[in-house]
Amino acid sequence: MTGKFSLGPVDVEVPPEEQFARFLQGKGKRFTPQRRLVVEMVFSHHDHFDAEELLEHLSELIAQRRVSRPTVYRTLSELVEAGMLRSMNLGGRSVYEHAYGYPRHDHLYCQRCGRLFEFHSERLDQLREAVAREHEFQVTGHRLMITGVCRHCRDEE
Amino acid sequence: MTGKFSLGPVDVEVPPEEQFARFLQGKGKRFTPQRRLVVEMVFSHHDHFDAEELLEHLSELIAQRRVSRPTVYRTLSELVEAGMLRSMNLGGRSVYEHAYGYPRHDHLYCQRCGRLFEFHSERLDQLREAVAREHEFQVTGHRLMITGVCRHCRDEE
DNA sequence: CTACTTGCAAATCATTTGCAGATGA
DNA sequence: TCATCTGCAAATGATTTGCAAGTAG
Repeated sequence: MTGKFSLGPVDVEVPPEEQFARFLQGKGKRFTPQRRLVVEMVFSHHDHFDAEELLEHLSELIAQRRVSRPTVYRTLSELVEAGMLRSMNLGGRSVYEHAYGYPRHDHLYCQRCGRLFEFHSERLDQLREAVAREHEFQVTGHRLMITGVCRHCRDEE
Repeated sequence: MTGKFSLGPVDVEVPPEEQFARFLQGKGKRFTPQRRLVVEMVFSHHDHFDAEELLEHLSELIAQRRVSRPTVYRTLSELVEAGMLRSMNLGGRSVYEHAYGYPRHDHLYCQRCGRLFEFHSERLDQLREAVAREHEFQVTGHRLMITGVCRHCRDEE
């Protein structure tokens, strides 16, 4: 729990638990201890996380029998639905990252070590719009993944 | 089989079967009737194809017991390895497209009808290089998918 | 001959679902 | 009260693998 919260009228950041609770309420759903656990776990580290990290943490929870695997999956879907997580697909498994309180970004994927690096590009937004206009497409989002080898891995050779 | 082949010294296009046969040979593998069937099927329509199309065709082959499912999967992997197909992941299943004799492109994905549309952008190539340089990343490829609703689907409302 | 292949059936692996009992508003 | 949840075990669905029998060079 490292979130920064201010009480000013402008920069109030709603903590994830609260945000999620509201979302659930709006759907007539409950904010149960299990869902709370998953949200806390997921938003306890502020870096973006990949499948391995996530599953590691989650399996701890599962091992402790504090939440079951199906509930974890269900809650992750709800978090995506709530717009608090974004999911992508890497090698057949789902990878999640915070979509909440984080700037939009895309990824560099190192095929050697599997690490993900973030970047943001204004030009990409422009490009996206240009392409959409040309194809009369109503854009809702995009996903760009640049694959290659990171500096770290190249140094190791 | 609609490929255009010329005998001129410059513009000779090697047919897919031949291309694949060479690749296999170089690996000490055989160009079997089953592999030939899959290649012919896969390269018989020149548009790019999505999972549904592909599986439809393949299931015919499988139903006729001309090739088994495992062999289809194995051959598709080999075609990717040979650089003749490119694969991406859409909703948990693999989607293939020609990487052979086709210009590089990216996709617009209509989340309503599931159709894929191609586009190419020079600016994206430049952007890719710029990002890579900045992160000292050695690029091997990228994948951009713009999601939204196509004109066709919007018209239908 | 001998290594490479195939098809079958069974195994994986991530994810989902049916359902009976538990629980929060 | 009572609809919403949870966990379990089993189902799914795509893809992979072990293995014995078939086949190309």
